[in-house]
Amino acid sequence: MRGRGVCGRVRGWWRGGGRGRGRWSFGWKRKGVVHLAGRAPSQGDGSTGRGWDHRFFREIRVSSLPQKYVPGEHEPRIREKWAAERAFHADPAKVLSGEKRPYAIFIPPPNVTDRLHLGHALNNTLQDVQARAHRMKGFETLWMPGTDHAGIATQTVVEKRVQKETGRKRTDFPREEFVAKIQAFKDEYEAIITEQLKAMGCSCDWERQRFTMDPVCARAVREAFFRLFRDGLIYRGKRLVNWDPVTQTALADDEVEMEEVDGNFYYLRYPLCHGKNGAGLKGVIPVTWDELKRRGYPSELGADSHPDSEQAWVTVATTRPETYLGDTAVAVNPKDPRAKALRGLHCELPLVGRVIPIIEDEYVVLPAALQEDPEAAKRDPKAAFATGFLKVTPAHDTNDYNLWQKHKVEFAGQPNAGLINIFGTDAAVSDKHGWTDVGDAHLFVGLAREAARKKVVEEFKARGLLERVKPYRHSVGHSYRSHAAIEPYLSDQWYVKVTDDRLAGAANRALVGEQRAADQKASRHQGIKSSSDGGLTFHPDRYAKTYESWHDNIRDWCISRQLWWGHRIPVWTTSSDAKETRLFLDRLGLDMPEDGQLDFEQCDDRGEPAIVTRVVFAPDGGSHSFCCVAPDHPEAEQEVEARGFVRDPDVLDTWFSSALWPLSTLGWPVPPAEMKGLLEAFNPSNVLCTAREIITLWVSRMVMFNRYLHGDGGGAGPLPFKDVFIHSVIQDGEGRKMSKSLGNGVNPLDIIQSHGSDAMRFTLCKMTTNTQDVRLPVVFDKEKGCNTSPKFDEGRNFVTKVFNAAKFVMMNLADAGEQAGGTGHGSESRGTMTTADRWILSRLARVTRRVDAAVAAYDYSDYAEAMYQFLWWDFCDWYLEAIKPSVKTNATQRAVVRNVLEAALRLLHPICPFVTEVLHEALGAMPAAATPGLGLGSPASTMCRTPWVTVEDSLIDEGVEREVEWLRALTEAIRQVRAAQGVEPRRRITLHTDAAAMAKIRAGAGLVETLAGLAGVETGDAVSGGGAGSGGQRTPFVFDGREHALSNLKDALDSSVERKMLAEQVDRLDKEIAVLEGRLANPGYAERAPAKLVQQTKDQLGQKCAERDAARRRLTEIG
RNA sequence: GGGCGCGUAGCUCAACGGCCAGAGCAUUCGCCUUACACGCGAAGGGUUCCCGGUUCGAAUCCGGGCGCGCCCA
Repeated sequence: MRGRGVCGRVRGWWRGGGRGRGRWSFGWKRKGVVHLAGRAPSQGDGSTGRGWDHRFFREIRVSSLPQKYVPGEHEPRIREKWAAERAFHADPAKVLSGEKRPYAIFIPPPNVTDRLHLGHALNNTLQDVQARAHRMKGFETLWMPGTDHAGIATQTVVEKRVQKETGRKRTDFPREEFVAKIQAFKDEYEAIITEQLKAMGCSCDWERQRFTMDPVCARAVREAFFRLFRDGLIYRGKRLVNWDPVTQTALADDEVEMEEVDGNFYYLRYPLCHGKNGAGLKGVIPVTWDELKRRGYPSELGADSHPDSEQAWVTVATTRPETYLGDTAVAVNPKDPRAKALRGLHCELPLVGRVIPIIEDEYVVLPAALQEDPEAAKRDPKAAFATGFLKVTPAHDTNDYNLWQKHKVEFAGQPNAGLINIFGTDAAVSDKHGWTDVGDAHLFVGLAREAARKKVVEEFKARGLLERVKPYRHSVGHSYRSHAAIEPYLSDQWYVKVTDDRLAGAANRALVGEQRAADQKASRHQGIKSSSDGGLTFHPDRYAKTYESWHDNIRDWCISRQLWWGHRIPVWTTSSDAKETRLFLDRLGLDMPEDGQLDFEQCDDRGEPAIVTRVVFAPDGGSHSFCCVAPDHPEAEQEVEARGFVRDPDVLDTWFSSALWPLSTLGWPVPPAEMKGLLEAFNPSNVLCTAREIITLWVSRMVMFNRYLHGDGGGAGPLPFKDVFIHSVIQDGEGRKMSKSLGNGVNPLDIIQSHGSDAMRFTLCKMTTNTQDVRLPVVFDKEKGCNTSPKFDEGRNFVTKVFNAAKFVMMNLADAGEQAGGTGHGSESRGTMTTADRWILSRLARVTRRVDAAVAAYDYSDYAEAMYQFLWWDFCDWYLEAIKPSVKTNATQRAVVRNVLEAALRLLHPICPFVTEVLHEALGAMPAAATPGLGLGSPASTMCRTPWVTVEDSLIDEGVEREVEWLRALTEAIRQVRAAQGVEPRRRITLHTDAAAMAKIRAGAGLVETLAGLAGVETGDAVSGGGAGSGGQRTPFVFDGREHALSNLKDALDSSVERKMLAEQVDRLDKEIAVLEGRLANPGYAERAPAKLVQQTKDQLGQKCAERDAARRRLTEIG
């Protein structure tokens, strides 16, 4: 309690409270009494306990370090210091001149939609660890920061906000005005995010911070689009897209989430008729069951059970009856026994009155009863529900669309050649988007999907055409943004032809050879070759498989989004009818090209391509023209507009600009003055650090774009990064994702406030093993009103421990006058060092090696663990305790302890930058002579730019490690006796041992004496030696196969305790001996196991037998 | 349906073919020990999910279950 009155009452708070029990106590426990804070002993009231004044004043005198490390008191100042020194600014000139090797990381730009969560904290901590470690290792390090505009996500958030605040919708504003609102929102969140990253200690090059819609990024987007368009890798196509009817935009495949939904299979009857595509119901002749029978329809399949003269039907099964309005065929499997009888017949669509053909395709699933193995088929849910007839709605189902493409001829004559779109953009039934033959179905027009479904079912039921309804649970795509069910929707969209070998193929070839799958037949795309020409490496390597199979099965990437927030597509469009098109071709003296399109390129004054125009000819003789204008050509834009072209209103998928991140942030393609040299120096970067769901969304696309656009390009260009590190996803204690809706998220700023940034970072690193998920038990802190986790206590305790240890070291240095400046003490060779000194240097060398390996392998957990074990166990528990008696008088030792501390702090800095920086300031004022073999370089004014630790092999001393291991074991054995006998902690006792052990203990230079609380060590007859002579009654114990004894433990000894201890020891050893004997008795073991191992087992057996026998002997002696 | 991960002490995780399966937290006992009670010392706590196989030897490798989670279709 020393110093409490002065240094603040925080000391002792949170003690005795119920961490995790939801109860907090504002006091501290002292001898069972809880003092309330308000009535705590204050300075000068004389009740603060013995001894406090002495130590407190000494600390104030010798050290500027505070009593206790309170992170919040240091972190802001340290951050300011880093900023003032531009400590994280990377200079490409140093790389280009060859002075330094580059190390670069591009931040996965956080979305400006929201503040950062714990997943971000993890992601960025891991990047910072690498950045800081490499900076210290002498690399010119660039960690490029920035944020992402996150098109649909941000627009949606702002739309909701505006709706809530003003009640107005986006479309109530002019586009520019609404975009300005989003821009303001972005500014707000970008600032918050930046502040959060800085609070975490992220060593980004803040002067180079980017946003994906910055002019320099926009320029890159324009350039990339232009090149890809010119090269034919961007095209416009009418396709089924994933349509989100709520946000009213197309989504990429990976923005669609599959969710299980309870639905139904509806069985609808379509009457059969003789007819003609598109002819309507006029003059149509119904097909009767009688006629069907005559055509060979199997009677057992229904033809017999209906009146001969009644109109026959087929039954289709569907989960989406409302789409029947857009049906343009019914499909049947040619193997179906009914198919032949139906060949050439048509169906009538009830109410609509459309006459549609029956087509045959093996894609159609046969009902279970008709399959070769009906029992097996029943287990296939699709077969179990199938009727054998499939309604074909090409404009509203991807599979149906594929059937339509395959059977196009058979759809001829249908309205719009069989592609009938029955929905508006809001997914309500509409006759304005490509549906013309509405007929009596107008009663559905205007109904939303769900209402239309109900109504269709009612109407079919009313007409006796609804056969049955069966409940069915199936997965349905939902928008990852609005969570509305996705509507497959036919529309004109822009695509990147990523299926091209120069993109997807190049991405796969980028993988290092050993991460390519051996079996290359998986690729659907012929162009993808098996060779490997890059050095892309995934960590852990299993993720290479995800990456590779994504490209093997990739589909063209839909990049247009019907949004206002984003990079507007740089294409201007116009349409011409058949006559104008003919005129146009005549003027050029050209015929209609066979592939249906023509490209023109116009150059600017310098001969650079400025406009690429693509004319696409339609089947009706008309044409659409698309002008893509190169960046920096406003005059060209004006020109095409003057010619009547209109700019595409859509914007690009956010990932299009993200895919350019490693290029755009470095100024590609033409860097402005302040970005000169960046691209050459830092692309390729070293590692991309991200979560696994980003592999397809982002990693893949960056690789494709970098390889296509950068360097020689064409798919053989450089990689954007060499390594991809995929880290775990943080879940809550129950294994659930952290989410807003569950309320189980943890805000990193709350943790920084309560535990400090270093503590958070340490805990996060410690958790980062190579599994794919990590669990973090989350508890709600009522007091602070936020979520937290007891896991962070571990980090906080560790940081405090490090601080205290350093403070202790510096106290000793200061006491010895080291503060006055390097005295040159300690330059002696290792021969003059104590066992403890040589031991800690050996341990330091090992931990340095281990840390270096862990950093290189992205093994953050082992890095943190290594530092924890070294600093807490080796350095604090053993080394500092051991040197307490000698350090004040031993200058060599003071140099060792100082340099070991300095080295350990440097090794720890990448994980815990703040506390190490604070200690660096203090320790820097207390230099010491170098320790041979330990390379510390010359410290900089900041720890973050101070050189990394190097160690020579000569520091590793296995002999001294074995020696200390023995001394530790002896110490622990003595402590066990002390604890079992209940010896007063401060009571000094006497050890009786033999000469051999005595020599070892002597060599330990007081280590055992200090740590086991010994007053002295005596040789002679250990056990039976004089009862009352030296130190009173003796308590023997068995250690290292020999008997030792302790005396002066207590005034009155309890021999039953000794008996119990010995009996337990004999029991334990008996078991262990049995195991070892069993192992040796196994003939196979002696024969096949390595000889070294067998010998080791024999040695162990011998030692354990000796120990057991000694224990037994003693047991019989004491009776 | 395909792919991937996980299952070890009450909780969170190590150990990846060879010491008595370890650590942190939690628990119990003793301690305000001249850096640290966010601490120190000691202790208890395990059918390594189940079944089989390979091996001198399996938490670890293989096969089959059971359970949980993620990604892709």
